[in-house]
Amino acid sequence: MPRDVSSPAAPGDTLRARKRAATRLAIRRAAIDLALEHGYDNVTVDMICEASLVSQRTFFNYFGSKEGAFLSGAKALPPPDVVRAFIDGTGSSVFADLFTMIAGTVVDIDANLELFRARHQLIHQTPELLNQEKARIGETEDAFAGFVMDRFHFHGRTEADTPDLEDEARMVVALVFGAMRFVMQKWVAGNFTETREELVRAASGLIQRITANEHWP
Amino acid sequence: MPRDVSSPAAPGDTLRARKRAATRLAIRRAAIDLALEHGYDNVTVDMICEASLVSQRTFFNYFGSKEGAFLSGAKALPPPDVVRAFIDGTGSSVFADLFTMIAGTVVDIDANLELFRARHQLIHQTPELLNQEKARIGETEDAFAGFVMDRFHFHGRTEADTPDLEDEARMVVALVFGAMRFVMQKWVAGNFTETREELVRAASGLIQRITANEHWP
DNA sequence: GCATAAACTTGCATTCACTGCATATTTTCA
DNA sequence: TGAAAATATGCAGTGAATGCAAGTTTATGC
Repeated sequence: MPRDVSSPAAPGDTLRARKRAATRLAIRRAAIDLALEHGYDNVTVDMICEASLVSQRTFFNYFGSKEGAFLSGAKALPPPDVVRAFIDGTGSSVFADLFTMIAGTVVDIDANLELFRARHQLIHQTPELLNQEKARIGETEDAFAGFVMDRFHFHGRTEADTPDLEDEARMVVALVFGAMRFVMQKWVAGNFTETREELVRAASGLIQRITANEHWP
Repeated sequence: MPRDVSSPAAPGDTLRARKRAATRLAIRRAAIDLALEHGYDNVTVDMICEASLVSQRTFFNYFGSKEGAFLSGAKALPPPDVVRAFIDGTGSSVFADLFTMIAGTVVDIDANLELFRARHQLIHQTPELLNQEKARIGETEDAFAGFVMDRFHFHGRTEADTPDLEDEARMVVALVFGAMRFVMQKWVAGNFTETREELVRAASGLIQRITANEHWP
């Protein structure tokens, strides 16, 4: 099976790597096009293989499962130095810093806009895939919750002082991801025209409004 | 196939209904016990069927999928009148009202505590099941977001005034569910000893602390 | 009570996702 | 170029899931 099946195409890369990327892309394209045409459930792995000219075995070498060919590939975690900067960050607002970090990472997206949009459409019209996607996002949230915990610790907050510190971290992440979802939606709906700054500003306003105008129990 | 396969056992109910409930429970028990012993992936549907004395076909009549036998059964939505009360509610805090409504519903849980705990343990040690469970929770969140929207509308807030009203609703729900998760965790960890009031108070304090001490971007 | 309908269970055959293993085929690199 | 490493493929098998056409059990009207 391939050594690293998920690396994106690098221009001046070795032949092997470029072929790998091409195969990967061909399978994805075929999968998504077929599913948009016939519906996810009516597409078999064999159909995808035939359309993309690979054997079924190769398909499963690239994507461990049928769903794998349809979901976004990259792990979407920020590079380690960015994470470190966040953890050691002196910014007064965890929300602001976290939001900025995530926005910088996530909005990077696939170079291939057309494929990205096709996949987005497909996922959002296929409950099965949508659930998987949500699960993926959930895992990402867990990772970010870990970063927030690290930041708390770095700033001297411990479970000794605050027993439910981890819950606090999770809630912060949940809220920021809510805002992210909002951003992504607007971005997709608006045909990807807004700048990152505009989106961040809008989302930020939303969080502020919600939390400011509330009476707490 | 059974007419309504998911109804819980009613004491003075017809023989048929009681048998249905018994079969359902037997399958669940067998499934969870087997998985706790051998691991989810090493348990086949046939093994469950043999242990619970039903045919494979019957298994799939009851639970549409293998996973179905392991996940919590009920939809866990509050009864319509409670929902209506929430929507028309005059309470000044959506958070407080929503939290109270959810707490009242969710903490109801299965009559069978032992089975509940066994399932909980199994799910949290099986990534596959955990993802499914999260997806289920996600769907529930969607439903509640709908209720919050209805409440907004009822109180005269419209998308015309606030274009991102739905995002606001989703974030409210996300936050409250974060608190709920916290509550559930404490409840399970503490061997189900705390009263509902204690839990609600703790979660409420958590939300308050998080949002009060923040500087917003 | 009993016959008949309705609800429920089962067996069987089939499709499809997925895996392990052995065997080509291609790419790399000394 | 020729051996080694990386990929691709074929094949056989497992297990989940579904439709259909019987059986079997429970409910109901008389």
